[in-house]
Amino acid sequence: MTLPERTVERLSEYRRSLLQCLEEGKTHIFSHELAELHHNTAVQVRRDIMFIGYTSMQRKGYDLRELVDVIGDILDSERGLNVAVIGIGNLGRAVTTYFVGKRSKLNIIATFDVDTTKIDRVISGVKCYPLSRLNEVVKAQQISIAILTVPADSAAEVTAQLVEADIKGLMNFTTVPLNVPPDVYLDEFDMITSLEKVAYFVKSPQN
Amino acid sequence: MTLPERTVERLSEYRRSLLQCLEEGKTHIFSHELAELHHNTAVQVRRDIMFIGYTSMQRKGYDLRELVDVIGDILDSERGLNVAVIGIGNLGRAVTTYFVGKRSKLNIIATFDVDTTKIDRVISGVKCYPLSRLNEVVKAQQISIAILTVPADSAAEVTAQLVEADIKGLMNFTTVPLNVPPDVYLDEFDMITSLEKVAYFVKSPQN
DNA sequence: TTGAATCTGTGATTTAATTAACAATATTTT
DNA sequence: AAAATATTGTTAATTAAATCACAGATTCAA
Repeated sequence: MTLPERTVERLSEYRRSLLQCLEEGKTHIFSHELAELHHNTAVQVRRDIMFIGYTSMQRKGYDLRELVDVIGDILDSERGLNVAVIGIGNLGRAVTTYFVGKRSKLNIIATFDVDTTKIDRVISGVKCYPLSRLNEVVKAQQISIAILTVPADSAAEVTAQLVEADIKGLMNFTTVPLNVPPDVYLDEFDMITSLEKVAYFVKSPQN
Repeated sequence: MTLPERTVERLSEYRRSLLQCLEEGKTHIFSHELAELHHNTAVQVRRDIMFIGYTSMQRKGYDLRELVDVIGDILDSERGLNVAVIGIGNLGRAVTTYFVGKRSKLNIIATFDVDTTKIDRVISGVKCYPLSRLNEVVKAQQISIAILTVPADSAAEVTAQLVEADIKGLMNFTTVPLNVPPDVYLDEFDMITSLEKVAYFVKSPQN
């Protein structure tokens, strides 16, 4: 059974709120409380939680600790996954510093760049390798996910190299639509498109 | 009539490919060609184009120039919209440099930060103001869209100030879910969630 | 301890988005 | 100029996601 994409996203978001609540000393939470923290409905929350097969103490709300663990069972992979950031410009640095230190099963363990002045520099505790060693390092360190933050004109080529190195998932921050084989999971985030969408709905409100 | 959200996104993406094709000297494009450039189907492309009411020279494909213009009529607002970036860390700088210079009806005309050492510095030609002047500057410069790249712990407060300053659209890059009144269009991009989603589908491929 | 209130879990329904199917039309081939 | 081919525009069907509606379970109040 595989979960709906949107449910996966929301579970990730829920988890962070739940951890936050735990830190604040809470032990249980109602579906409508969790719904209010994100902007959605109590039914949606319950439906999402139903998907992962967790059931609460009736009438007490969900047990925070238990729910966090169940979400972890679903989202995290046992031994964690290794991640590389490709391209250490502003964006690459932002992403890297962002992730490092977050308790997480996703370990950013390498960054890459063509700029030789960056080689061997350490960004937030992560070493920067020359792009020429991509294949070698990805394989040696068993990196399965890459975050692509290179300039648009090198995106296609780097992607080909990543596929060659047998990467399994790719988060694309460039504005170039990438082609990867069907067994590579690809998620694209395109800032220009996002902003143009915001602009459109600002211009023509829908309700 | 307001377009489906996904269609708006795709139109923005199409436009960039179309401009690219124009530069390469092409004059027409078939739906299946455009589909192949993005990863979707010819039907989807035709459906999207149908929504905006453009019809092609039958059998010749779409006229690039015309289609670009029609998409512009839909997506762009006449006089353009003014945009501010709030928070000039790595991410804020990345976003700013990213946009500046792109021919576009979206003008990043101000950035803001608390860090007083950044004040009055110019990032990619855009001036940085102290966060304390947010309300004043947003109103004076008629800024209608804000890109939020501040640290998580100040996100809620800054958002309240933006709403106060009558912002119309908000692109949230922090991992904090924001609350805005219904007339403010909100788009959230959460890196952690995106990456966790990639990890999930890497772990459990769906097909 | 009965009754009212509250919250969950889920089947049924609705809405949104995508895909299939195909008629209409222009172009090319013979 | 007839037949074959390629491409669009759109109706209908399908799939995916969100919402409604309500039974069941637990707690609280009297």
